[in-house]
Amino acid sequence: MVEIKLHNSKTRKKEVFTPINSDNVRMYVCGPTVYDRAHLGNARPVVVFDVLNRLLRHVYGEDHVTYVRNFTDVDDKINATAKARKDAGAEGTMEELIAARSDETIKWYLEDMEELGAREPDHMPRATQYIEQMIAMSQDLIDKGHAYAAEGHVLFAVDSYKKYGALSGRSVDDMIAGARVEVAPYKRNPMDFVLWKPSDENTPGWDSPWGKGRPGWHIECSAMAFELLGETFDIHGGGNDLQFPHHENEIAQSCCAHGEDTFAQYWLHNEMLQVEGKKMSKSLGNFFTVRDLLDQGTTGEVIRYVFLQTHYRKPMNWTELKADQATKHLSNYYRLLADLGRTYWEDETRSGIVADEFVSALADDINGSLALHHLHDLAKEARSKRNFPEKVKPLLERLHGALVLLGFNPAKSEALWFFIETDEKDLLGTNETGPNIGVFGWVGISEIEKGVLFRVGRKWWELRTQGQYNLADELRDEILSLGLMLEATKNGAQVKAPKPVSMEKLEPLL
RNA sequence: GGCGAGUUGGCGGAGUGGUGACGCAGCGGAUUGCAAAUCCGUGUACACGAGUUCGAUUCUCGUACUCGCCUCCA
Repeated sequence: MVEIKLHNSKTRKKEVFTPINSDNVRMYVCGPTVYDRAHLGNARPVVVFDVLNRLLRHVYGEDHVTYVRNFTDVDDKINATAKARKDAGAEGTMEELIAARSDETIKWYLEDMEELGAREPDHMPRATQYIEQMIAMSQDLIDKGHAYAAEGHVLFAVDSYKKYGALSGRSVDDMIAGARVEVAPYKRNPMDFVLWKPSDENTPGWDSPWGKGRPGWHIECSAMAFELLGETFDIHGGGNDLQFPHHENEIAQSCCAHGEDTFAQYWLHNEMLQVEGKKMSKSLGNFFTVRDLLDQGTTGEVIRYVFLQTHYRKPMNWTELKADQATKHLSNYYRLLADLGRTYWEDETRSGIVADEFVSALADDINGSLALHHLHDLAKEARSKRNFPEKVKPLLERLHGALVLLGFNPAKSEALWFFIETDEKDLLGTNETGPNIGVFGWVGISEIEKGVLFRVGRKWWELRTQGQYNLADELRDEILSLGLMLEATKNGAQVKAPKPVSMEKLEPLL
């Protein structure tokens, strides 16, 4: 059994990970509040914990891991959008409009995260589906003397939990001293937080022992983790901005309801994503969405690769340069993998060979950067032995396996398939045997665009073989200026288009 | 103000108690009609100060700077 080490925020140390039950390793990750498109910062924990999920499944077995990630669909920003739509004349009740907004946003989120190669968790509970459990848990906390009802609210009494603040290393007194928030008069202690709050006609509400209302933010994760993973489970993850107060409050609620030392045993927190050295956040307004990047032609795999380069506990700066380098690396790997041939890739049962060095890298507190460097070394070795097919094949299978472990999917990459396809036959559909023109296109390239790229490559090759070097060089310069890459090999030419290219500009060159 | 994290070459970014991966860029070479790709070779770095040690970039303390949390946020 591979020994996995994880940095546990609870102890602030890297610890050997020992699951409570290795037949069912349980992980809960705080998911998004579904009020709009996910910004790039939202994607970082998704990728980080996706890699961990893959590692755990590799080590403990595909069916021996339970991964839960929630959707927070009780939120004032969702309500606001629903209200705005209603005011603008949208059909339906407020409840329906709220649900429609959440449904729409969840759909976007899942589509965008799939582009990043993130597997869907086993359970993706929505807060609105667990209101009953949240009410029950709040009542239980009142019964046990850890919470109290006041003016239609239910509040958690932080004084009732001695360890409050342990996760984030804060003392209640210090926080009160430095608090910048106005304290509601019904709170016994200024740090007491809301489990339940009253709703008016403009906000969604559910009947409860304390009147019509809705849950506070923190209680949902405690209730859903309990329902789906039990009192005690292995890993709880999320962004480090959630450490306080969200995770602190989750611990207080769950441990007071279910007992000391219950709830998560290992807490993992990813650092924030930065843009120009500043945290990407809503209040700074310096964010862009995953969809924005995808629409600009940066593939999800490139985003994943860039994320993997920086250790999850360090701030990561997103830059164009990194995206360009990642594009280049991935394209090189896929081009190498094409050498495994069509027969290999057509067999869907193949997933490559997972070499130990990659597992070790990830097992050392998810060191994605190190894994990527191993990837590079492996590719280098494979390239150097390219003229010895029997030696190269196992190396490429390891490259394949490593990419899969890291969450890339070369078998489904259109870029790879396109390369194999055009490398072996004339894309124009004629039977003539011609030069070997390889084309390496971006994901989602159309048949027509493939044909244009192919003809561009063939024309360049023909000019070269005819000795018309001036014309060939002229054509090459124009092609390069459009962002394409060209390579001459012994038997033909290769055209690489990592990003979408305007066909209107390419066609006149033919 | 309280708490926490970080500071490695031109840029990015690992790692280590015994002088420091790797990638990109640069430079030199092989190759090429010229390129590209590939291969080979190559220079510069561990914020600053003190301490522990035979020896620290790696451990401890201090200083500076950066960033985060304390407010919706991943």
